[in-house]
Amino acid sequence: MSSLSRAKPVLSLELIVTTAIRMADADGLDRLGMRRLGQELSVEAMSLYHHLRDKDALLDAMIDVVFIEIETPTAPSWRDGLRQRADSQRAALHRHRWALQVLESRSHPGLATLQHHDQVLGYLRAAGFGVRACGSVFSLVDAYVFGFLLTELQLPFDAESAPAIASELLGLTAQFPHFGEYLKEVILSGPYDYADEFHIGLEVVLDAAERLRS
Amino acid sequence: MSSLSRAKPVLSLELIVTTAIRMADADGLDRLGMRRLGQELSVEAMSLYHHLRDKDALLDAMIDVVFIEIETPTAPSWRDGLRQRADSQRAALHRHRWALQVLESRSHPGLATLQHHDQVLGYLRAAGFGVRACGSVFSLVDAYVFGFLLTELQLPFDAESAPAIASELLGLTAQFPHFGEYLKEVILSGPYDYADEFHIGLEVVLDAAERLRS
DNA sequence: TAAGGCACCCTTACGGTGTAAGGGTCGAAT
DNA sequence: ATTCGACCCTTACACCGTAAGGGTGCCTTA
Repeated sequence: MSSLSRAKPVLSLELIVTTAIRMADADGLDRLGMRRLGQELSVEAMSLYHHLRDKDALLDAMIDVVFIEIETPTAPSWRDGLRQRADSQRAALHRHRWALQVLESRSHPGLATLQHHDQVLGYLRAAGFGVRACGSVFSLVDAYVFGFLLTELQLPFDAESAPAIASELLGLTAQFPHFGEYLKEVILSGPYDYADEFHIGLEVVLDAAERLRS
Repeated sequence: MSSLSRAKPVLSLELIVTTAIRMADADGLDRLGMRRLGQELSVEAMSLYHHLRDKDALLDAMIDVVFIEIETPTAPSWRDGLRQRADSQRAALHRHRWALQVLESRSHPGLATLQHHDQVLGYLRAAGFGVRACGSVFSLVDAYVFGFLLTELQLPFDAESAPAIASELLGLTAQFPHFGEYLKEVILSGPYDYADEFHIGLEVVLDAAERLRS
């Protein structure tokens, strides 16, 4: 039909991936389709497949970018370093709410992911953790952070709307007494932010992690 | 076309949900479609919608059943109780590999879920935890368990095949030295089972929980 | 300068998905 | 006897990921 002449390629892997991330951030993961992504890039869907084998490959590339955004620990004290990384990790997963969902169905780590893990391992080794203990600490802290976000991200309320929603649930107090007690005494009495729990848990975990250095 | 006479309803919510769970266990979550589910029940897909508002409602019902399977803690020592629950939780999520994936996109807890949480809260209260501490401990342990399984379930290897796969990765040793060190000294030297990390981390978490009782 | 190959984007089509809309048939209640 | 509601069915729509194959224009090589 129409013949177009192109001096430079319109697409690139990087452009595709960053656009996909922006779309997923804005509209959620299930609104991210190949056609829509193509449309955003003024290109037909199938053209993307010249740069990607699969949609899975796209998702893999997307989480790899997320790992780039997670700060590597640098503080002299390993406690500070791990806390720094955990906060950064949490921030990244807040920016990209789809990431956790993608993470758990993907098992092909990208280069940035491997590099990140390698650097954290090196940091822990330098901080005096044994080889085995490194793995345990890593597994422990990562599990806590990911697990916490699993709950946090799916929570229907933020700090402001929490009391309002909790009030609604009060009707269940008869059926679930301890749940009701918690609602009344913690969430409804004074300011409540579930985010605080993150730091509470993280600190005690780090306290306990000290034991793994032997 | 053909007129069938039915004395009793063929379908029920419970039958649909248990069948869906069986299918998801066997074939994975993405092979669970309404048509296929209907076929398994000798019924057209749309008939299911007489018992379910949505596919989301189905997923909600499915995880609620999973929560029924998670044992409520009973041991006299709260440490034992929490460990017992964590193990049971892990077992359930192993039986139903799709559950974690569903969990993180759903925010409408079912009755069994609420009941389970209420009972655990009551258990912790009885064990001497303050109201606030209950929430922190709950958040902490749940986060750890879920987070650990997030990683564990996506791991491409089990205990036997781990060394074989790790050997392949050894090519990366030059690029990722600490990763390579870990592979060599931990995974390839002697028996390795990532499941062990679960218990190592869990004990640390329970240590941390102890600190929350003040 | 001519020819070949390759990078790049396009078109079409297939088999899947969830579900909105409406239809028919039956047993039970009025 | 009639109405009603529970229950399952049929059809159709707008999506989805992607296999297969096509065409155009630049770059390389002889």
